[in-house]
Amino acid sequence: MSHILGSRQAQKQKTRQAFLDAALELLEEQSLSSLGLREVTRAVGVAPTAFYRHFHSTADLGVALVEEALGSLHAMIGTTVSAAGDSEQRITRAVDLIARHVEAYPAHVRFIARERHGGVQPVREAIGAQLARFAEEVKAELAKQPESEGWGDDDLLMLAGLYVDQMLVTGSLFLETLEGDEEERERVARVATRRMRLISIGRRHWLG
Amino acid sequence: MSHILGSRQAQKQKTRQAFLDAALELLEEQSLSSLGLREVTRAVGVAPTAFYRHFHSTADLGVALVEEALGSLHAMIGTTVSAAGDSEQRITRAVDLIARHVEAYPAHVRFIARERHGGVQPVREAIGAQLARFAEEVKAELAKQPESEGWGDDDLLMLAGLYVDQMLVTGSLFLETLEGDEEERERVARVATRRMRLISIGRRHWLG
DNA sequence: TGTACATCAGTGAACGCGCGTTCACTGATGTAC
DNA sequence: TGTACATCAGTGAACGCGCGTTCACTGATGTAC
Repeated sequence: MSHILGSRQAQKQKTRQAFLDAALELLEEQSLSSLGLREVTRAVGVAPTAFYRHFHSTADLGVALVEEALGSLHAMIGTTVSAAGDSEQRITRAVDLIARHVEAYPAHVRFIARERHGGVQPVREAIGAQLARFAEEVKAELAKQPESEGWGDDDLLMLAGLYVDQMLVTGSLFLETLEGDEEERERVARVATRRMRLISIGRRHWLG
Repeated sequence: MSHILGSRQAQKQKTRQAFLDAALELLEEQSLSSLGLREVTRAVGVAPTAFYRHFHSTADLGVALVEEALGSLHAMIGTTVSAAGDSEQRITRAVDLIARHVEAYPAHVRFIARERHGGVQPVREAIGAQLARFAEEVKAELAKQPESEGWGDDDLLMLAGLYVDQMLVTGSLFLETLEGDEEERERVARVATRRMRLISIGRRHWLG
């Protein structure tokens, strides 16, 4: 029964999640390094001191947000890379998945794009570590594909990194179109698709 | 004689530059959205109110920093793309130029990487506009090359954008190695070179 | 060249305000018997 | 089941501090004559 929380634990988790949600919303128009503890507690509707029951600092809260934000990305990456079909179909599907993900979790995507190179070291490091894990996973998926015949480990990781970066760039481009019209979003999708296509072509002729 | 400044104007420019330099240094360990006006004036050694003689706000100072930081990048891009030699030589030269640029202007590179998706809208927009200009310039250079025979405008711009993004990614990877050893820097250079090579191969076989 | 006046970069005091952190507390939930 | 005690998430007052902005100022530089 250890997985069933008492109502005290359950309430604590609820409050913690409220902190994460409020912070994510406040971070849409500022960086983590300027996010204030009182600002977050005010948004949640609790006393400033309640913050310390959950986090040591806003940097600590940021690291928790990394786990949450990249957890949702994680699921997507697997689906994207291991999709069936020929190269062109996989590209179309990947771009579409990214677009949907950005629509579903815009604040997560913005947070990662913003804090990846942001001013809070522990958060940068947490993001860097997660992205390195992603690249390893993509590499493992790529290794299973027949197109990777004869590829060295280094080159596979290089390609995986290129895909991961491309995914993030595409995500942040979609993000900028969220308040715009559908046409703009299609333009981004078209450019992203062609970038992926060019990379795919490079892959096919690598060493060849 | 209008280009020779009176000593009053010259002194004002010197102070302004001191603000930019001090801000850039303070921004190595925080984001612009948390940079304080008093923090900057303290670093420069002037009264807080002196700030207003030069900038309306820290966001305004940030926009000035974008001009400065991307001005130095601008020169580099031209050299990089229009370099002579075969594809492989140009790639090696480009990666080397990026590495040197990061060593020469680490704070500029960090600032652009950090604020490109940062929390201060006018600064994000200034960076976006400059990067779009860069992509146009790279496109113009690419268009001159024989390898671009038969390429449409859209595809050339897509490729130019891919190069510009790749340049920024490489720059921020080099940045992370600045406190590390030479070996680490060489590893980054090797991966960056292979990424560029893969893109080049994709370019060569595009539509082919 | 000398004088009288204008400009304006930088000053310094003052303001009200929100910040992060401390501390002892309260009262609902959990536990031992 | 009931009672007595322990735990601990959230409170609220208090603190010292640095913030951004205002204002009237000073005194060196620039300009008109």
